[in-house]
Amino acid sequence: MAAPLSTMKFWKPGSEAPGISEERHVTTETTGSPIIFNPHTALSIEKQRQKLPVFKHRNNILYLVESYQTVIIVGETGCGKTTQIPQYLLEAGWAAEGKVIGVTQPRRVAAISVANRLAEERGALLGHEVGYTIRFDDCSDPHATRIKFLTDGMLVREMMADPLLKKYSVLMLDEAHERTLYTDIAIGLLKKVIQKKRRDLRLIVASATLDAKKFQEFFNLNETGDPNKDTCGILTVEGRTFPVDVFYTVSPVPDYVKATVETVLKIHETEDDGDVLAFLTGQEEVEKVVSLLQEQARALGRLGMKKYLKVLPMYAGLPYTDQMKVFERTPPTVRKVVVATNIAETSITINGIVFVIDCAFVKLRAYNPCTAIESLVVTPISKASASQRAGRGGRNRAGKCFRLYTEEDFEKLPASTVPEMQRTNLAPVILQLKALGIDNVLRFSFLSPPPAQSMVQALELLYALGGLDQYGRLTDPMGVRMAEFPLSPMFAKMLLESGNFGCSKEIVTIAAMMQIQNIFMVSTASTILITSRLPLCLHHRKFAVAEGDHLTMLNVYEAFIKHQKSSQWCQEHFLNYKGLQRAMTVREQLRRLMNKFKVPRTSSEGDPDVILRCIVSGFFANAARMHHSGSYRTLRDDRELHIHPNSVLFGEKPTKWVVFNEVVQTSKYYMRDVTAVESSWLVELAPHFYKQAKVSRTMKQP
DNA sequence: GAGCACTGC
Repeated sequence: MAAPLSTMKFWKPGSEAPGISEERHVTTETTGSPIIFNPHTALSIEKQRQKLPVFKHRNNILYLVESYQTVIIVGETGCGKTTQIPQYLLEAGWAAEGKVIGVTQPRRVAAISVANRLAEERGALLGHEVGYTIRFDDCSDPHATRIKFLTDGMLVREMMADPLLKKYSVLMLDEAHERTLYTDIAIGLLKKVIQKKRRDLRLIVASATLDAKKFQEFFNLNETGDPNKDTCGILTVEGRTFPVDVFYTVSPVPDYVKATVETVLKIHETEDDGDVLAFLTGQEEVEKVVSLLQEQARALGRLGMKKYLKVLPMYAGLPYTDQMKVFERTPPTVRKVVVATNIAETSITINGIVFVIDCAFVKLRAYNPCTAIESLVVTPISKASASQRAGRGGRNRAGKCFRLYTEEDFEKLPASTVPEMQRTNLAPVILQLKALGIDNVLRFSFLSPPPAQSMVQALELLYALGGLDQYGRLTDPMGVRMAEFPLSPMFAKMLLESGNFGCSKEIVTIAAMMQIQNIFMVSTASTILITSRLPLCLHHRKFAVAEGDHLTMLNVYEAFIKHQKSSQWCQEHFLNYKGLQRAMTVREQLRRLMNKFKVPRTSSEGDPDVILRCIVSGFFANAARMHHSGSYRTLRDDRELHIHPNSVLFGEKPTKWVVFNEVVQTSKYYMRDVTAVESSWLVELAPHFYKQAKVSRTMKQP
C-alpha cells in the first residue's frame, strides 16, 4: 500500500523492563464533593490497598524509617508508593501531636491529582486530613492536614519562613530521579537540616534504580566505616506494569521525521489494535509529521482501509482545547496516533497507548556560563529517558516500542540526563540560597555541583543588581526583598525600583504578562480557516507599539481589562484567555508583595519613557546596540544577536539600542521580549555595570 | 531577516 514501508526494518534483541516513573495523569476530573463510604466499599478499598506491590513492604518501610534518618525507596511504576507510604506513616503515628507528613512533587498537576486520589481513598474531604499546597492554590488546613502534597518549589519557599520545617515529621521527595532544579535545591538544604538541626526529621527519597546509589551515598552521614552506623537505608519495590517489547532499526535512519511517518504506517498496517505515541523534539517536527500522516490517512481511506487513523499533535504551546483532544477516547474502528514533544514523557499520561515510537532526541536547555546565554539544543536522550518513553506503551497492556536507532547507538547514550542544576542560569538559585542563610554558596552540598563559572556569573549579576554586596552578602533590604519575589532577579529589581520611577502600576502588569507564554495564540490551521482570512500576525499587530514588546504586553492587558476580561473578546483577537487569566493572578500576587515592601502605587499617566527607564534599571545587563552590519551586538562582549521573529520589533525599522529579557539560541542567537531604549539611560542607570570587570575581581566570598 | 523542549516559585 504505502511504498516506503519496506525501508523501515526493525529487530527485537530481547524484552526490556519498561518505565520507571510513578503514575501520573492529566485529567479534567475533579472530586470537589466528599465521597461517603459505607462499610462495604470501605472494605473493598482496603482490599485494593493490600493488592498494591508496596503493601508487602509495609512493615519493612516502617522499620527502615524508624531505624534510618533517610530512606531511599526505589519504587517502580505502579507500585503505589506515592499514595500508600504516607498512609502507612500516618497509621504508625508519624502525624501525631500536630505533625505533618509532607510529600513533594515536581509538578503542580501531580500534587493536585495525587492529593485528590488519596483523599478519595480515605473517604475524606480534600483540604482537611489530606491536602495540597501549590503556588496560588493552598488547599490545606494548618490544623487538620496530616498528609500534605506540595510542589518541591513550594517546599523551598516554605523553608524561607521556617528553615527547620518544624511542622513536618517526615518528608518524602517523590520523583527525585527527575532531578528538577527545585528537587536538587531541596535535597541540598534538607541534608543540612537533618544533619545539623533536626535529627528527628525523617526523609524518604523516592527514586529510580539508576540514581539510588548516588542518593544513598549523598545522604549517608556515617563516616565511621561501620555499616551498622549507616544513617541511610535503601529498599526496592517492584512495579506493576506490562512488558514492553523493544525493537531497534537494523541500520541508522537518516531522517527520523520521515522514519516516524513510515513507522506509524507500518504499525497501522501490520499490528493489532492499540494507539500510537511518537516522540519528536519540537512543534515544527510534530506539525510536519501530523500533516504528512493526515495526508496518508486520507489516501488509506480512499483505498478502503477498514481502520481509520486519527492523528493528533501534542505540545505545550498548543491551545488548551486542542491539547484535551488527545485524552478523548476513540471508537474501536479508529486508531489514535499522538505525535508529541517530550511533554508526553513525564508531564502527561495518555491512556490506551500500546505502541511507542522514539526518535532518540530531545530539545534541552543548555547554559553557557561564559556568555551567560541560554540555548535550546537538540540533544540525544539518555538511556533512562529511552526507558521512560518505552514504558509509556505498557500501562494498560503489553506494548511495543520502536526505536528509530540501532541497538549499538542505544548503548552509546549516556545513562542519565544532565541535571537541570548544571545547565541553567544560577542567579535565581544563588539568590534563594543566600536568602535561606547559605552564606558560602560555593561550599553548599549540591548533589551535582554546577560549573564554578556559572556561579561566578550569577554572583556578578546579583552584585550588579544590588542584591549582593561586594562581599557576596545578601543586601538588606534590596537583596532580601528580591529573593521573596517568585521571579528572576532582574524582574524583581525592576519591580522594586518601579515606585521610584513613578510607574509601579504599569510595571507590575508588564512583569506579570512576561511570565505567560503564548499570549498571542499560535496559528493552528483549523482556527485560521474558520474564523478569519487575515494572517494571525495582523490581528496581533493591532496591539503593537513602536517601543517594543513590553509596552505591547501592557496594551494587551489593559485592553483585556477594558473589555471586561471577556473570553469572547480574546477569541476574536486570537489572545490566550487562560493565559490572560493567569496573568491576572500573577499580577495580584506581585501586587501583594509590592504592598508588603511599601513600593508606592504610581502611574506613568501615559508617559512611556519612565516605564522604559524602569525596565532598564532591571535589565541593563541585557543590552544590545545596532551594528553597522545590520544585526545587533551585545554591549558586554560584542556577540551577534537578532530580534526574535515573535517580537513586535521584528521586521520593523531597527532602533539603535535595545534591552531584552532573554536570548534563545536556535539557528541564531535571538533576543526575546525586546524594547527600544536610549543609550544615555544605560549609562545613567547602570554606570557600575559596564565597568564591572574591575569591580568583580575584587568581589570576595566571606 | 524567519521561528519556543518542559517545569516551578
